[in-house]
Amino acid sequence: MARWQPGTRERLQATTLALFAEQGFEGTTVAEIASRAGLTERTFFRYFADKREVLFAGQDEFEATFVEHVAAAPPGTEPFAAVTRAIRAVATDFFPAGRRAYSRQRQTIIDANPGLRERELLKLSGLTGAMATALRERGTPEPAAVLSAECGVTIFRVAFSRWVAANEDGGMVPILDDVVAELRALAARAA
Amino acid sequence: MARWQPGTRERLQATTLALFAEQGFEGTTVAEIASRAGLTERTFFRYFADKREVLFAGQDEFEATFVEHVAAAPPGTEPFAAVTRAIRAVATDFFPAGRRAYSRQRQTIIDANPGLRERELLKLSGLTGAMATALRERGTPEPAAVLSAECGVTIFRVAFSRWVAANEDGGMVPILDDVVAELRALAARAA
DNA sequence: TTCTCGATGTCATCAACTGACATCAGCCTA
DNA sequence: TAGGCTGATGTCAGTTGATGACATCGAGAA
Repeated sequence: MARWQPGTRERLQATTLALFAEQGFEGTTVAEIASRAGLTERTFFRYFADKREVLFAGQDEFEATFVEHVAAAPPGTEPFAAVTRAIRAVATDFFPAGRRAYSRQRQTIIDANPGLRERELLKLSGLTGAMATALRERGTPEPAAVLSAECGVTIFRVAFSRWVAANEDGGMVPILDDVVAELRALAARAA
Repeated sequence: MARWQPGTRERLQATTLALFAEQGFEGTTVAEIASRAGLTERTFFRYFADKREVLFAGQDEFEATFVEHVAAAPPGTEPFAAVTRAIRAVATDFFPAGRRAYSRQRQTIIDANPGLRERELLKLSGLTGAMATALRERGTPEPAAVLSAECGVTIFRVAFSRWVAANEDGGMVPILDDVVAELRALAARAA
């Protein structure tokens, strides 16, 4: 018989999400999470660098997907276009209609706590950096690389928040396309 | 004779900046700051909500200036134009050539620590929200308001970081104008 | 059988905060 | 001018997040 239950990480994640949803982020102690998962506080911190990080596990994969799509854009693709294509692809893979309920629950938790919003912003900032690097590697000069990446992440964020808040069920892609069009119109119209 | 030395807040700020510069953010304890300022840890926390916040005091004034300038744009001004004008004004008021050394020191401290970067991003996110609200109040619909505000803050951030890193001394405005032009070109060129 | 390894537990410690209450110079008022 | 009030600060005790050092002990290798 195995000495420990398998799936420690997943158990910790599930417990954390449930408790945060029940009691809020600040109302939940790490000791509580660990004990409900049948583990120790110390073990929690072996799997997650801090209490916030649990909600952002899997971010690497997410970021890597973005980067791959940017890198895979046909040579000669305009940087901004490469970025929007990557976002579209990620939106399709990671945010189909069926995932909306989960995304909404998670986002509700994050939005309720400044500390979690901070962490979310830091992650998105990391994403920006990674995409900018990917663009630079395919020859985009500065400041075009950073600007394209930043605008891309902005578009993603705005579209995501509208998708999560929307009433009708559907994928994120149509909303995304709207937001891209709107941004381009805005920049074009500016005096 | 006064019971306490005046200028407590300022003393704490100065001490904090100095210690962070000397020893880094993590290498400095609040107890250390307080004691060097001739005060108690408890008093520190009466002035600043947490250890990071010291570096971001004055953010309200900064944000208010942005908002005022957006609100003061002539009626009919395009949202993106209103935002870029506001940034230009703030750049002139808050970031003249003479302020560069200070800005650089502060930014070096922030960039060296993820926790401080988080806080910075949260503040900028607050700024975005405030500008979006100001735009909405002058009739800009969604998602144009949010997008203009987001792009505005992006432009500001990119320009700021280039200004801080630049070799020649000068104000932030010329760099800013470059970045705006580049962003518009990017959006226009996208397929 | 014995050894080693890796996941977990135990324990001690620190630093960031927070609430409750004490102190006391200077001002206000009778 | 006595006496009380106020507001900035100190004191103290406690909680929680986070980290290092070391112990434990099944499982699988040698």
